[in-house]
Amino acid sequence: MARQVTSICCDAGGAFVTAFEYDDAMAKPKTHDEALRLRLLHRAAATVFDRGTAALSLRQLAADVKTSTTAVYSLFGNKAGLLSSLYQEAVHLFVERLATVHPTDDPAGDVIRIGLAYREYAVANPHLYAILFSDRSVQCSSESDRPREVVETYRPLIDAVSRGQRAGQFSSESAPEVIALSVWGMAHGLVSLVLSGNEPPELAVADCYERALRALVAGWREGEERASGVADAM
Amino acid sequence: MARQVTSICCDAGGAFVTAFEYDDAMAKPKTHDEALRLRLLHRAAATVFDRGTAALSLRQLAADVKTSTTAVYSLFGNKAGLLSSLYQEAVHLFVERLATVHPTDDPAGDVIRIGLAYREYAVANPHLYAILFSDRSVQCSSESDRPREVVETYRPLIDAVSRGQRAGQFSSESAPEVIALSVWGMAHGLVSLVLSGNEPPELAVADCYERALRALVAGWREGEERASGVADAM
DNA sequence: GAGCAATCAAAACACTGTTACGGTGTGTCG
DNA sequence: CGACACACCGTAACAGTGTTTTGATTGCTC
Repeated sequence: MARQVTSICCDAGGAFVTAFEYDDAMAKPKTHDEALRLRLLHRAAATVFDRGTAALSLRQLAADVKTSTTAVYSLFGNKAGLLSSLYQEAVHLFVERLATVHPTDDPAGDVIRIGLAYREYAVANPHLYAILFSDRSVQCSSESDRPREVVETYRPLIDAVSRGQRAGQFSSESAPEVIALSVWGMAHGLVSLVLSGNEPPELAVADCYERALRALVAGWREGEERASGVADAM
Repeated sequence: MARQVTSICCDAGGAFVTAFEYDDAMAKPKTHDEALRLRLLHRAAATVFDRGTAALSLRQLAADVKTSTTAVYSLFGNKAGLLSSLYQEAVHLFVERLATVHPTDDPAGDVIRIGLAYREYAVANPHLYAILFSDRSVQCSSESDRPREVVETYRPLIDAVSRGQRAGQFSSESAPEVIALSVWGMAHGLVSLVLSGNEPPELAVADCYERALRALVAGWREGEERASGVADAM
């Protein structure tokens, strides 16, 4: 449960804590420093991680970390800023997880494995996943930064598809981005259905997930996409 | 914009308004009646429809309809109950929309058309769609009712797949529910990516959507799903 | 007409995010 | 060396929220 969360604390490393203690002719030494920032982030992640963003109260958060709400405002601007920072961390962990799928000489298999890793991360970290993809309250990172982050997360998938095309495993009639997007969409869709409680009853999505991915990959094989034209049956 | 919303007001029909005005030896005549219930639902739908559930304030809602917040509590229990009723309506509209895709003698084509209708509803009614599938704040309908509603929404898809299997357009090795789920997942995933602002830059999902669906359908053709085994390329 | 009880608007409560205020403590300057 | 200045930051105030309680109103029943 708290496994992933602790990694948030470790990621940025608490090294240069006393970096800009004073910038001009100043007064009190800062206690709203990088170390406190990480403690807040850590604690907020834990709460969001198992009760969602709505359950995160700045007052409670500040009390837990034994500071005041002012700290959140001086370090993150406001609640949205705090969640935005969490968003960044969630992206970071997500990218890291997907990067553990190393390319092999079977690109189509890599695509499947990336899809499985996608699901594994989401199921293991449902609230961080929610921050990434569903929570409307996270405005995050000035709108224009987001696409770049998004493309970063699914770059490995595009690469795998490209290699698959060169290896003849995928049709070259469509751009690799298009094929990758379809895989991304299916993974995201099936995962989202489960996490939002909308998975159909009496049907374990987990069992169908890989088969669905394989069917999609099969459908993008050379020459297949033309054959699926409308007038086909009887 | 307000087109779909007004239909919410008309759906239940304000017929038996004076049904149970008095049940025992009572006092004041009720003003928190079915008509008021519909007015509240209508107004709430309008707000949620274009500003989301978070922007819905019960005080403001009551003021708009010229009643008090007590009305919401006596008619819906609480805010969650109100949103739950909205959820029911959103499901209803969604099912209605998907039902407009009539079966033809090309079941595979029907599957594609259902997928397109899915997307069309979501894009036209983003906030109702959000209530259905993403908004965590909607606990809705006692948990146990939901699966039945869900299955209702994607029953037409299962039927189309079943017919496709009999027509030889889909492999019969997988249950129709599995194939339908994959289509449902892809549609939901691609739509969700767009609505949550996570669509990849420089790539119009709208343009890829139908192609992705067609690839998936192609991948479920007879004998295809076995061929996508791991060791395939060089 | 008196009693009574259901009804419902308004006020109270406990919470939220956010902003304004002031005591605190440190460095600089006279 | 003391007084000033000023950034810092905990506290309290503000404007909201959903929800619960209160208490006047109202119209049937006896």
